[in-house]
Amino acid sequence: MNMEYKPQEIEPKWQKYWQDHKLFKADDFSKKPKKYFMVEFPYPSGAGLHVGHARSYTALDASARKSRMEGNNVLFPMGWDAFGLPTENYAIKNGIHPAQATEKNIANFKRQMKSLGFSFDWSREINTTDPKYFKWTQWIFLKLFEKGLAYQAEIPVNWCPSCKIGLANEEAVGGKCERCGVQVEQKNLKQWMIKITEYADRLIDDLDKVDFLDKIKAQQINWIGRSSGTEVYFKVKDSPEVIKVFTTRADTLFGVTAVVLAPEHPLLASLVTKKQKDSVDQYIREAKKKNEFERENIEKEKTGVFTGSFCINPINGNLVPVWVGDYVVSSYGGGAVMMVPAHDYRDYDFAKKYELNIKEVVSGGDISKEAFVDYGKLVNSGDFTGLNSEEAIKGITAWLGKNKLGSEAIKYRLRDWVFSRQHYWGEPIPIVHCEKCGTVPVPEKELPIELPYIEKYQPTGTGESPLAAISDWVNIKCPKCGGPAKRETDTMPNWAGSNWYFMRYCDPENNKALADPKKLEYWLPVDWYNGGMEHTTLHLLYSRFIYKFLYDIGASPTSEPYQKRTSHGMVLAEDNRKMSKSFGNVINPDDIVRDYGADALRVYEMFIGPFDQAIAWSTNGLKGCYRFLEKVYARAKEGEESVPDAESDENKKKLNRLINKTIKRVSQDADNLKFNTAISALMIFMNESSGLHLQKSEEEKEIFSKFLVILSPFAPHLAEELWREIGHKDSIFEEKWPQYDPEMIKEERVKIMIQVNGRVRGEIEVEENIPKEKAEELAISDEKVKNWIVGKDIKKVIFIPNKLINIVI
RNA sequence: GCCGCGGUGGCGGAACUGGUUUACGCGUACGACUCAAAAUCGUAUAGGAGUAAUCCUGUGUGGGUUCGAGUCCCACCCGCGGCACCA
Repeated sequence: MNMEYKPQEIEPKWQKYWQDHKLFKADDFSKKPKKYFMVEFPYPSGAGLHVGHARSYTALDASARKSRMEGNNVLFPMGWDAFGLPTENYAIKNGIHPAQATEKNIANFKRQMKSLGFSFDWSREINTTDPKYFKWTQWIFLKLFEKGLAYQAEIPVNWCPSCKIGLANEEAVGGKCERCGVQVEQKNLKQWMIKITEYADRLIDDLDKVDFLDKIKAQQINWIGRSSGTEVYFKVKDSPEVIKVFTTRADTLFGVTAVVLAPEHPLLASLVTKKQKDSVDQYIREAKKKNEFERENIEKEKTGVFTGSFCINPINGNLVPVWVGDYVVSSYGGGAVMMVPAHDYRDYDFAKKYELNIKEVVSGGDISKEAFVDYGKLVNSGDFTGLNSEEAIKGITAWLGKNKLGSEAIKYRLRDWVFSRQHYWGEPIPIVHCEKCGTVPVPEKELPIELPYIEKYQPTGTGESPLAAISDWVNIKCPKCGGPAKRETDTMPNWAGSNWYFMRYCDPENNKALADPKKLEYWLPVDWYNGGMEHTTLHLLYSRFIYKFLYDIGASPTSEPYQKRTSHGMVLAEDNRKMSKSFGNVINPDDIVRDYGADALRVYEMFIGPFDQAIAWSTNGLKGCYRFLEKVYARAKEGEESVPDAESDENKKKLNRLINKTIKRVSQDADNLKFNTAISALMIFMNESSGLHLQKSEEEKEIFSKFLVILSPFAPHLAEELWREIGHKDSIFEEKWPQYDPEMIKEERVKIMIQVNGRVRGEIEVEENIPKEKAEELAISDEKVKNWIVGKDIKKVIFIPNKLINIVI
């Protein structure tokens, strides 16, 4: 055996062995209990694997390995989310086909993953850009279309002038393109939309069924933004029109002094009087110039113009003026609000500026100074005066309902999902536009609609995809009438392929269905899904939605796809910034594997901090973990040397207790995402067992073997190497996970601390479970303690068995 | 503003249902080995007082509950993440 720890020699050897012996192959329909572990599949970028990927993958790899040793049939798959803009941009720049760039990047990612020793079942590898795969992504779209959940609409789209592409709201956070950071503009385009809003309630309510981190649930609920309130109908004076406004504060209805419409409100044109037309038109023109993000900037002063019309407050018949103001969000709650300046900060600002009435209807504040927005007792509110706000909301809503002047209503922040992209490198939307028949779905048997091979991938910049220029691909016969027709040239967003990939892993080769229902039933739901926090409101919500839809049409076996969802913290650079090429602070896993080995990287990433917290990389910390592994390696060799006293009964007992404690700690911590303390327990084992002879007798060898087994999920290569070294024939990963013996953990003698008035004054070592009287006697006679209690009255003695005794004087 | 999380040594972080704060790792100092350095090993490492035994003060701040509070309660300060003119 080599005397020096050389991970570079050990690691490739065992990686090959595991692969050749198919040790990590998941077995459909095995009688063992199934466990499905999944990490988010990566986008294979040109930059290669990030040490942050390694953190997530190592955690679930360790858990998957442990789970197999516990006797489970584990599915732990990997694939590629390979459609996307960076690849397309790279292809444009370098004049190669995106498919080639993708292939190259995947090969690199795969090599890197293999070098880290992850136990993926590579026989189930999938790739979203493979026509055999996206055939089913397109099939899902056809089903959505068939059920009326996919529709086209002319909508203002967030338009990135640099990428020349429409973006979903989620991709244009803060008004900047998620990809390139350029300021987004508004542009009206006909887009495919998916009615995710139809599932809003279920997406919230079903969170009760699953075991997601609380912050993940909270973010999803927040994003969907369900709020219940009242819709109030304001009849327009001298007009048949009715303005519907949404409010959560029906109790303030008597305080309405205006109604304000968003500039996009459909009724606006018909309400503007001749006299006001010029100023309203000008206002709308100005408002449209600002994009949605500027308008949503709350620092801005609120502005508006009177339309000239009045409407009737249904609760008291008062006439109130109708205004237009761009602080009203057009896409929420109907794009109209009732203005109650006395009890809303925004309305208060608006009323002050334009000298509108401020009428107090809820007491408790001083409205001459600022709006009073809390609940309180109603005043100036007709029959409802004197009620508190909660009662009044119910009462007024009921009254409106009875008189058909309003109703209870629930509104959501969630908008329908913009599903069109004007790009080449995505799944073509399987739709044909026929002059006669209109929008016609491609027949299922014609799927997949593959991407044509083209020379230029540049976006046209006209709002059309580059596909529009390929006339022999675009111009086809209508599948319905045979007449001339054109293919849809928009492609799907990069979320489309990741919506359902966990289903495909269950049956990756199937050409008749997206997966065999029996296999889905066997494997789903995913037992544990880990990924980045940044996907909580995008990917996670979308895929839950699509999965629920598939459940509704009988294509998936359960109502939720993921039983448990966790998120790992980011790995930041040593300088606490994000790792980025431009900062020059990127850690490449290849370098770490070359210099320290995969096991050191794995152990380090688990050890450095709580799994769900962001952490800064530390190369010194990594070295500490490398030293630990070196020690383990050296210990395996010590076997032949003799250490005095190692075989004494006392030492054997100590060693036995130590390994049992360590097994308990590592098992429990690993199950609770506390990988950092699991590693620390392994380190403690090494520290405390130093000097104890570990391999001479069979008994000691057995203890060291157990240690290797509990080390193996984290440092699989080293554990396998040493496992064979000390004489085992089969792979360590075919071994059973050890159980600890609770009897062995018990200490025979325990330390009891002695407190006087709650302050520690001494300590006695006694047999376990001694009675209070005896402990008290020993405590009082303790030399140190005597000094504190001499001459004082003992008022009370508190005794916690095996822990402490507190003497109160 | 709303929602969620957090504040513990020089640093990353431990601390079970309230019971010896600072496990484990890093860093630092000193010592051993070496001609020397690196590596490795050993010892120390919250602050203060003291030759020492020992004592005092310490988990963001101020109160409270308790024999006893990092942990529970109240008020506040700061930081991070998400949402945000959503009525």
